[in-house]
Amino acid sequence: MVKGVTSQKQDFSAWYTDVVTKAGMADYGPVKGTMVIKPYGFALWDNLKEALDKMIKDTGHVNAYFPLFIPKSFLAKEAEHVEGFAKECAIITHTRLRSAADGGLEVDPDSKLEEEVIVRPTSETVIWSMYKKWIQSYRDLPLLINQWANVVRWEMRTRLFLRTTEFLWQEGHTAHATAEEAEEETLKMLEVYRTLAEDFLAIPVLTGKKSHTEKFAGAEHTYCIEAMMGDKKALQSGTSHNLGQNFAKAFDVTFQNTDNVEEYVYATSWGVSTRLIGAVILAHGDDKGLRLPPKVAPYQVVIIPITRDEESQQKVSEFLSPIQKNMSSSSVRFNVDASKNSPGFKFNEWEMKGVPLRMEVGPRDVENETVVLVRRDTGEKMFVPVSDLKEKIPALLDDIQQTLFNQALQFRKENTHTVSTYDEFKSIIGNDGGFVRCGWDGTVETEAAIKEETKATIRVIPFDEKPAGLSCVYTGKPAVHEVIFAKAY
RNA sequence: CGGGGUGUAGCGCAGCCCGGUUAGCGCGCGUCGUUCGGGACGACGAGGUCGGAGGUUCGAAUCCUCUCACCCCGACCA
Repeated sequence: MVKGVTSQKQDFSAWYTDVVTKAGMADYGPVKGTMVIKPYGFALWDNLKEALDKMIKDTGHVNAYFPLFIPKSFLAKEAEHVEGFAKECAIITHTRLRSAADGGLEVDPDSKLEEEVIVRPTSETVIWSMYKKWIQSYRDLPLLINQWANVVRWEMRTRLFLRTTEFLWQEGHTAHATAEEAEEETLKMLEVYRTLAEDFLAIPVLTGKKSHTEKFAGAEHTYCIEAMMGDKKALQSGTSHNLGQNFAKAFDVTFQNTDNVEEYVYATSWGVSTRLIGAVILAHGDDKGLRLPPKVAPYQVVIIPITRDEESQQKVSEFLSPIQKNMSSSSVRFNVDASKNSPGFKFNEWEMKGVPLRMEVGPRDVENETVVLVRRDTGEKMFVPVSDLKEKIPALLDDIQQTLFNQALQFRKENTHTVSTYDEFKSIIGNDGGFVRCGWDGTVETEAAIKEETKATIRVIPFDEKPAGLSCVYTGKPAVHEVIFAKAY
């Protein structure tokens, strides 16, 4: 029995909130919809960020930073883009406060801005206003820039990590000489995201294209990685957009090609956010709390000394000293919990926090020159000779990483159903939930009707679709695409 | 923006219907001691403008009016 945490079965959504707060990942901020990422949650983000940043740089991109504030007029330059974001923008209208009669503060009306400023919901517009200045010739291309930043989207309903008013992310913005090159870039970065999700976060993802309805406002088309969470709902975990010449035209960004002809450049943008932390929690967590993949876990091993008195404390600590040195030198991230809490309390606490491997060390272990290792993913308990630790710990961490991935993959397989009739479709979505794979006639109308009737949306048109010979699950017409439907976060 | 709910100690709540000593309980927190291989125990202790503003009353956490905030569920979104 886990104290203070709703079971997944009882209420998955309450479970999520309980775990996020009890594990010390995040807390609510004072302004509605805002969140504080606490040190333990931020450590996970740091590890994720480090891995992704390396991949972004290895694929030829450089980091830069663009301003938080954007002239309001910029947003309107790309027609579709405005539609997408206008409804959720924070706007700066004044720049000063003054003392009010009641002793508080009020907006100083004299400080009203000539042109109002918006807080970026995404940075395409500022970045393209700058790219106009920076790009003249084909020699300036490709321009491959990424930024790590915060963005603000004033959402109605928010949830820790999954949808907050302000969130952290990385947004890449690239400019290319040809449409082919832009498309190649879009797919390349999607592949980076797939690697991040699968190899680091141990979350299997479906890759493919978004339907027109679901694509990014302002993009020609959007690719995505889509994952199944523990409640069988889908979570869009990363997107990569081919923006075509939409922003180049909106911001008049042209270059001279080798034939001395002026052309609009081709653009891409791609991003993943702190939502991925939510994905890790939702994909791997169980009733005991988090289960973190070793590659991004803040601590890979937690050591719990078990002692009776000062003498045993002394002995255990001496016993542990070379073990710790060893782990440090092999770059294992570990933490010794020497707090006054009881061992049982610590076991539960660190299970809640999802540490992949627990090491218990007590007087008996000191006698036997062994330690007790317990896996968070399977609960397996092992008595391991100290001399084996140097090899055993990295091997176990690798195995836990792999096991988490396999479990999630297995779960997705079990809950993905290929259907050919709308009755089957409704029965799956309405009862057990999960991913439904079926034919779609490609029309916005059908997509909308299904959403209206079942709440399920097209999550992705997978790259491995085989629409030939299929008929639309809703209209019975020949299918244009084979798609994945699911209820989504 | 619609529907629902909650504001009383750091957290979770009781008290409110039916106004009346010094506002209570659990957890947590502090000191000391005993404990320590699956959420230990005892003793003592600290901690409150009862979300805010008005009003009714001899007297308001409790009744009335207004207001603010947050959470959950729907429509929109990474």
